[in-house]
Formats: sequence, C-alpha cells, structure tokens
Amino acid sequence: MTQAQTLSKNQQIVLDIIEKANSPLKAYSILFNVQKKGINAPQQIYRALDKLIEMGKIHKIESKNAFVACRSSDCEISKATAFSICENCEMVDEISDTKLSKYLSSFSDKKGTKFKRFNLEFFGLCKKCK
Amino acid sequence: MTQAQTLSKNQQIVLDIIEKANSPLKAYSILFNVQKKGINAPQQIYRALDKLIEMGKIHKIESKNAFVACRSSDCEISKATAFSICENCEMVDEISDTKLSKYLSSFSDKKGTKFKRFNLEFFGLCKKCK
DNA sequence: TAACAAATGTTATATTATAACACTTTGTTA
DNA sequence: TAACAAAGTGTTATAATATAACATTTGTTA
Repeated sequence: MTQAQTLSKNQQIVLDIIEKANSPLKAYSILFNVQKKGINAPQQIYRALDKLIEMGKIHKIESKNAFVACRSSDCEISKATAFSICENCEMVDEISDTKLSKYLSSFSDKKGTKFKRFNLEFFGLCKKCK
Repeated sequence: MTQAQTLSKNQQIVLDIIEKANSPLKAYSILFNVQKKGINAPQQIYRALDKLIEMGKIHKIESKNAFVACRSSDCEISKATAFSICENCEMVDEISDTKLSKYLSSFSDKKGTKFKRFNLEFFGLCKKCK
C-alpha cells in the first residue's frame, strides 16, 4: 500500500509542464518555461526532476537527456521502463507490455545474476514519419 | 561481407585506450589520457568516438555518458545492445545473449511497429559488490 | 513547541558536447 | 599522375547539461 505522495510547489510546477507536453522535455527548456513562476535556477529544476523520478511520476529518456511523464502502471517506481523513440521527429512513447516487462524483469545473465532495474530504448520511425 | 575498416590515427588512439580500460571511459578522461599524444581538444575525441560508434567498435552507455569497447558479435553495428551495470562500482558488462537479442529485435509494439535498433541497460550489483 | 527532515533560493562552477573554419591527408577516377 | 572529392585534423570558441555548497524557510512529528 503506497502512500499517496503530495508534491511540493516546485515539484508540482515541473510535473504539470511535463504532463502537458506531448514530447520529452529538457531540463533547461522546463526552466525557461517556469521563470515567470519564480523559478530561476537549474538546481530547482533538477531537484524537482530527481524527486519526481524517485516517485515514479516521470522518467528520464537517457539517450536524449529529456524527461517524460509516466503513462504506465507496469513500471512501478521506474524499475522497469521501456520506450519507443522516433529517430525523425523525436516523439517518445512509453511501452507498456506485460509480457516484455515480465521477460526482462526475470532476465538473468549467464552467471545467473538478476537485476533490480532496467531501461530499454527502442529506435525507429513512428507512424507519422513512415 | 563487410569491408575491414582501417582506422585513422585519432580513431586508433581512442579505440586503444577504450579497449585497454576495464570500465567505461568518459570523453574528457580519454582526452586527458591522450594529451601526451598531441590530441588537445574535445572535438578530436568526440569525432573519433562518433566514427567508432558508427563502425560498431564501441558503444555508448547512455545512462553514464561513457564509452566501452564492443565485446560482442551479436550486436552488429550497434543495432542491438544490452549491458549490465553495477550500481555500486560502475562496472559495465556487455550482455551477449542470442535469445534476448532475437526476442528484442523482433519485438513490435501494440500498433505492430517494429524497430530498427534498441539499447537495453540493466542495473543491479555485480558479483564483487554483492 | 522544540527538533528534525525536506524543500527552497541562490551563486558559482563542473561536466558534457557541438559549431565553425582553415588546413591536410587519403582515396578515386579521368 | 593530375585533379578532385571525401575524410580526417587542429584549433578557438561556446552551447548545453548537471552538480556543489551554503544560507534560509517550510513542513512534520515527538
């Protein structure tokens, strides 16, 4: 039973912007968007981003240094994330596929080592760009 | 039949260093290591890195902004890469698992879209750190 | 309400990566 | 082999991404 998290002011501002966006946002583009709200420094953005990631509210797209809102229920606090990324228009979709998620969560390497967490990024062309 | 690639001077220098390392190297740490060899600027490193990635000689670990030599034959010009990353000591191993590679290479999302390329990063503790 | 944890605001700086331009070397082909 | 194109090099400058450190405020809980 996870406690419903209440967000701090800056966390809520940053999350709102990311949720409204339909593509991944970069930290500095978030910063430029919130300067009217009194947030002036990168630190304030990065701190909010860190907490939102911890809470599983957003994910970082590592290959793009950009952030998207979590749309999945599978990934439970970002232990198991998968994305499709369009190489042309930069669009990113979170992949929510129980079979894939189970397969990778239970994957172990040749030494039998299991892992706590994974992040998978697929690249190709989205429907529009094909 | 792929043509054996001959490397340029800088490409060879950078590749040598990455191959000798037993953990991922960052661009600027490569730079500091080769200044005695007359390479002075980040550009020179990044250009070599880009080409080496294109050739499939090295891979970028996206979550660490670091580079490792390719030890796999599965990944054919970096179309299908998977790594295990120790959260404690930062060690990275390339995962070479035919089944995993086939499964992910033929994966398609719910709209039936297939992808050209993927990168998978697993996180956990390595044998030493457990 | 005292004590502690979490979040904030701020300045400064570290780290990662690319732009732009002049020049050289290498490879191709007429 | 001369002429040209393509790839690579060297260099200066700067853009983009991210963290350190510290003083203060807010929120929580004993």
